Amino acid sequence: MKAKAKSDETRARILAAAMELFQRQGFEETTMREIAAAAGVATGAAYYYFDSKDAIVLAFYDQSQQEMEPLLDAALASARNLKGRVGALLEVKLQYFEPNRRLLGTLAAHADPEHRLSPFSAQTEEMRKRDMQFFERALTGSRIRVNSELGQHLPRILWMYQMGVILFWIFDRSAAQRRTRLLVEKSLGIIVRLIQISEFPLLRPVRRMVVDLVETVMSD
Amino acid sequence: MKAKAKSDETRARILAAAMELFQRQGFEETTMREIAAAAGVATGAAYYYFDSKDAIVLAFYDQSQQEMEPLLDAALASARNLKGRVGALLEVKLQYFEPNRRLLGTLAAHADPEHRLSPFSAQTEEMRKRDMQFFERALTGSRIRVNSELGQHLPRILWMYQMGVILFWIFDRSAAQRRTRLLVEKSLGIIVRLIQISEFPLLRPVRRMVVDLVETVMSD
DNA sequence: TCTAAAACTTGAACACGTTCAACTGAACAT
DNA sequence: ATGTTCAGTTGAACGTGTTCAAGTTTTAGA
Repeated sequence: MKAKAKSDETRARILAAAMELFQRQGFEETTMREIAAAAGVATGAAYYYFDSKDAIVLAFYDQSQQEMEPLLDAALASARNLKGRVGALLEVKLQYFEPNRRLLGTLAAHADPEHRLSPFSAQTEEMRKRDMQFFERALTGSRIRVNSELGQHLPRILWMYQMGVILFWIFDRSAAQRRTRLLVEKSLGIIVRLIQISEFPLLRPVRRMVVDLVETVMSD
Repeated sequence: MKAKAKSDETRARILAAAMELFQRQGFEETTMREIAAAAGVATGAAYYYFDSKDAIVLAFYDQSQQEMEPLLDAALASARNLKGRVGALLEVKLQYFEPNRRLLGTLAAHADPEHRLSPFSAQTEEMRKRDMQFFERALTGSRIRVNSELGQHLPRILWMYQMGVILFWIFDRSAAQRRTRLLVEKSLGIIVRLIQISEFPLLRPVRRMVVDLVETVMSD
């Protein structure tokens, strides 16, 4: 038991040292040798605990997801309508990641699902599933009812929307990322409105086309 | 004039050597030393002509855009309805980039507009503008008329849509990228339909929200 | 307590992208 | 012809992420 704890502690120390250096001087400007030295271990040790420099960022992301779960629970409890619920989820994430906003860009660079560090890869599937459940709860706990086949796809669609917002935010260079806040405010309104009117008879053809599209794209 | 021509020829030789190696053994697996050797110059020479390894890919992309222009002209001449016109533009691009599909992933890795190699950076603005004009022509040459304020934003929206399709295609691992073809077929139908019905009174509020959103996001 | 295996640690070594001071030779003015 | 300039060229050297053979420490079974 001693060893496990010590190993965990070393790993945590390396991760913490890396995050502080990344935050202070940026990802590219920080070397693995610096990280190891700051953590008080040899260069090779960092590679014993992390597959690569990028993998450290993924570990941070993973840790963040766990730490955010109670905050996301609270966010869902704070509002009843869909716009408020999804908006609260997004606000938690943006606030949590704020100190490391630039750092997430290194993850965004891996859109390739083949890449281990991609948010779309098989390795990150577990995280993805858990994350989508919050959007499922955002929907089921709201007053909106979607009876058509569109309903079952909405959690995934909202999750994808979230990924787009975060990507926009990472590269948003406006002061305090105000543009992202505007984007969220306005786009959420559109999405909720679209979901509401999606059951109108007039939009039935479009709705079916969208469902068809989503099912095609998601199929393996 | 002799000197200029010789310089151009050397640059072209390095670019060609790089592209052949990238195609045969992949981007990561090809070293700058190999490229220089294949082009019959010293390693440093490659850096005299190209700022970096990534910059070679951008040069290829730039060259591609120029070579594709007549093909895109022909594509616009091949159809009258919007779906056919935009679909033809996309088909030209996908076919042209087919041999180097994986390579484009290295460009997609730079979503950061701050990065010189990003398709959204200031350095690539000229290319972007020229490209958007094809979508403007796709619209004006079609039978669709959009009278609302939405009209002026449609070329940019279609261009962004194109970027999304190409990104999807780059990482599409289905055989012969069939899923991308399905995505295009189905999503184009949705887009055209949405544009058509966007002038309906019922959708006026949503239309205004979308325009407002686009204007907010595009503002500097 | 002893010992073999497993877990962990080390820092030199490797291959890579990139830089740079030094060199070459063609073009041109005098 | 000679000198001057400068675009073009060179390959060694630098700093980086990463690997690895060799060590050290810890665990666990006898």
